[in-house]
Amino acid sequence: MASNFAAPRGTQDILPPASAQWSALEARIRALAEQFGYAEIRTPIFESTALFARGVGEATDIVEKEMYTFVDRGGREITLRPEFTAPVVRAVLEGNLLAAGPLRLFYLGPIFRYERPQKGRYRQAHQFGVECFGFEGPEADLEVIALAWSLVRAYGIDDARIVLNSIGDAACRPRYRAALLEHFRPHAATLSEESQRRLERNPLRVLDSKDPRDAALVASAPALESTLCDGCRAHFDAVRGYLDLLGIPYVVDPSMVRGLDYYERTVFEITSGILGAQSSVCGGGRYDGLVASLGGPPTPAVGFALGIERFLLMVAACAPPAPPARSGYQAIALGAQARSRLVPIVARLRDAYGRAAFMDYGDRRVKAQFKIADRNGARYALILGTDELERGELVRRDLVDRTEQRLPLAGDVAAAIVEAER
RNA sequence: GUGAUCGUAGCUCAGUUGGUUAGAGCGCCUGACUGUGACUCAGGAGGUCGCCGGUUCGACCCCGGUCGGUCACCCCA
Repeated sequence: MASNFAAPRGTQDILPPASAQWSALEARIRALAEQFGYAEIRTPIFESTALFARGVGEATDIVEKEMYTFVDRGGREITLRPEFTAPVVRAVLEGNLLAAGPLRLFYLGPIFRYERPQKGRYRQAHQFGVECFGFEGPEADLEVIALAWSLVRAYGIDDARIVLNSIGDAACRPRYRAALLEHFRPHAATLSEESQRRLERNPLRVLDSKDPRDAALVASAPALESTLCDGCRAHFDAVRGYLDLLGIPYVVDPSMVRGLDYYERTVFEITSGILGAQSSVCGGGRYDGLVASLGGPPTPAVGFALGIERFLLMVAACAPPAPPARSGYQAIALGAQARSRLVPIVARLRDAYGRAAFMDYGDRRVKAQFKIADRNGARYALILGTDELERGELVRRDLVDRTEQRLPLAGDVAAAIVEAER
């Protein structure tokens, strides 16, 4: 019966069997991250609001209108984390982790954003992400992109693709900004309201506009590539060279600029058509200025965040989950006496032999108990009824082969059961 | 935040120009099968028709509000 309460808008319960897919993905992610030398970091779910205002950028949509912010009982301004990068950097600085040299960290957990929910977009979402600190060279860019791509490939997702761009650095981006302003300003009045607003605050974002009124002007805007400084151009070329070398496919999209203020140089996304309008499953890039802007030593860094819900959506669309292999035992007792005889055997199968073992404690008929065995995914059934009790035997049935054998109900029964597996 | 659309059993969905006991398939439970699971047949349980209010003699159906889902915009994971 439905209760009077429902999960808050934009949140969802992760119930079985979906929860099993989640933990399988999480296990795979952990193994992959460790393979690349990344160690896990866990940070608080809430932080002081100022951290995000400074770290993510005052003018971003996230900070302007999407944060879960409140004042706690001590009068502190608190925000549920809308992303991980700023908290990770804060923790890295607080723990002085950079003192030991370059640092590779990954994280996995929920984020919170107050948005209108739709497909692939939730108010509580989960992200896996990676941050690589201390390398300014293109190898680090390649490494994080390759890591994300490995996960996509591991799940055989075929319609995903990497979109790549360079948005310049602190030296050359101002030049591009100026060029854009020069291009758009004379025609500002013809732009959409949204683009007019963006023009003054962050002209790069005008390029993102999908408004038809802006299309012509956006198309004729100067290409960012033309104003990249030599350093940025060399860096971008080197990243592309590495991707080509490793055979990682990508497309360059000069209009992709990303909405977080801290990115410079390399930005990338992994997108998929099956996600609908929320086409991006993974987004990241280089943020060489962020550590210093949060009070740390100048430290180059690259990273990405990947949406678990969206990733699972892609997995579901590409490859229906294979039914798990059957394993373990279903103990089927007929009657109270058989039940009490079976309980210690089941316990021993679990404790001494590490086997999965299930048992129904109701007075159900054999047939019903077999159905339960199927539902539990058990490989074997152990049947004990009055006949067996009289003969001092236990029936062990292989539910896949449909073969049976009788084992003596004496001595270490669990040992005999396990022995019979071979 | 804007717009559109939807909300009936655990799941997928019928339903009525407003009329009294709300249906199907799947699933679940029980039985036909003397104690053996994915087949067959029969029976059964399970619904405040999202919630609140209004109109009406009468509302699952009409109207308003609200909550939630979905899709697009916006934004992003």
